[in-house]
Amino acid sequence: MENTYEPLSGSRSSIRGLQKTVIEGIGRTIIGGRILPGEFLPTEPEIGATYEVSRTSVREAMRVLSAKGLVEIRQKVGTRVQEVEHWNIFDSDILRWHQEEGRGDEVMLDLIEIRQILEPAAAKLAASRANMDQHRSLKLAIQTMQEQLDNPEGFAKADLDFHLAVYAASQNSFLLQFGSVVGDFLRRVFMIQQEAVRGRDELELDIQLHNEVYEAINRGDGQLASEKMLTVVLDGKNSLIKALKSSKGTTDSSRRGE
Amino acid sequence: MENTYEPLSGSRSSIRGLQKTVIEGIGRTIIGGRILPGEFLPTEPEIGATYEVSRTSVREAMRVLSAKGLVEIRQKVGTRVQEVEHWNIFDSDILRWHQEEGRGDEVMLDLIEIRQILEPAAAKLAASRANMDQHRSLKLAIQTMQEQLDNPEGFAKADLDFHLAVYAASQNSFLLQFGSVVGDFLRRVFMIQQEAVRGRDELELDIQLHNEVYEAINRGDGQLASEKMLTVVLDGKNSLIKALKSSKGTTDSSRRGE
DNA sequence: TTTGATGTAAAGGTATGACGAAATGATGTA
DNA sequence: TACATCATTTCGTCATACCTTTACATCAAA
Repeated sequence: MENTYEPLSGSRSSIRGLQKTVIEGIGRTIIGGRILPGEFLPTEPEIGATYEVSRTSVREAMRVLSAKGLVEIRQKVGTRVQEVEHWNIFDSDILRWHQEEGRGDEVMLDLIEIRQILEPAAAKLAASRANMDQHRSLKLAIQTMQEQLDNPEGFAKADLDFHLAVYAASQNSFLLQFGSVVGDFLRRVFMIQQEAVRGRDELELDIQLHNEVYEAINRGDGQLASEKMLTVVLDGKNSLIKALKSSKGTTDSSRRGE
Repeated sequence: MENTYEPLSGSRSSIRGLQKTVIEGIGRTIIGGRILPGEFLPTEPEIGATYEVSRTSVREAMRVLSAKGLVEIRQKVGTRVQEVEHWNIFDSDILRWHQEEGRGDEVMLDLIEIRQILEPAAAKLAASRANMDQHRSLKLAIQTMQEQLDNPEGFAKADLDFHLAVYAASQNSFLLQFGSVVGDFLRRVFMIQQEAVRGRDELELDIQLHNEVYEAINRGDGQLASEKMLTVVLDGKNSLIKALKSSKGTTDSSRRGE
């Protein structure tokens, strides 16, 4: 029954109403590969007829898709799907559509690869730049993880908060943005990772690893923070891979679009 | 006469016509800090009156700004500027506006910081993943740099091509996208870097450094490629900082709106 | 045959005007 | 005081008409 994703702390799509229907519909159609790059979308009136909305709404929806780099709109020519490299993957909606269209696995692996690069570096920067509030956020996140040991969602949320806090503490606008963009997606990844985790022991170990990052940052030891953070990411990577493998075949978390 | 930025290989803004006026106008107003986060924009009819366009165009423009994370549109409430962390800095337009509004320096420094992290890693990945075509692109870029020694724009373009090729060769969708998003901006950064470079000698040294990256990738030596790439980025960083310092006051390479 | 000017139709771009929907704040009532 | 109700404001949607751009065909000239 469609997608009723529970929006996390104030990051609702800001897309609403009828346009949302069109944006989500066409967006997923494109990500799902049902209209390939270079191919044309139907004309605006046709799309309007399909979704039973006015041309006005269709046009506003197209503007959004265009801003996300999914389509190119040209007068007289029509609207055509852009090449993949133009799709703005640093976009929560696009990340979500990838997942919903069963193409989440590749993206998740690419994402982990990036996190392997960025997060240790972010932790290193954080060690020398984090301010009082940010130290507090880090600590709070770890405490919350501890408290939410029995609540997967709460645990994933706290886990996410920790990583976002590290990005924020790096004081670099790109890293901050990256965290904010990837947040929603990452939270879902964390949920999946937990599927591969058996008991409390593993979770507590995870918390321990996070805590070591925190302490390194707290001590201002950038090098150590970097190393510890790498451990955290790699640890998560292993869980994720394990989870993805085991879910192949059982649930169809990797359904492909036709 | 507006901004006639020479679009590089097919990355024209895709924004045109009247809406463009509004998008650029409001976009720069926000980036420039003339309307602060939390504050409201005028109502749609008012904006329309200001720019002498219909409400239709204003609305479509607002959808775009909303997709870029600059504004939040809410029924009955109005349209208000989002907090900075929502601004999608991985967006060519936003990067450009930062520069046009004289806030390019901070962004450039943050960008260099990120490149310092990403590009060595990308080079490392490229060393083990680059395919035939990508090896060719790398080599070609370096050759072109050599040929364009006396043409700053051509040199900057070739320089950019090299770095984009490395991102592409990393075979990671996020890295690829990052390159594509940052491309325009990076090209301008390269132009500025060259202002700090005196003679051919330094340029040739720069080419030499690039070539070492290329050879390391070619040999499949990821570790070396990573180190050499770091050298390239740091070298550029120094030039940039030198250029930024010297341009303060002399030329206004950070021209403010109008 | 090739090349260049010209015309036209198709698709998006813009403009109006009207009405719907939702959120806010005032108003009224218990 | 607390809660329900309603009016107002602003964005959301619709319908319709017309403008602008441009791919493509057509035709003329070299």
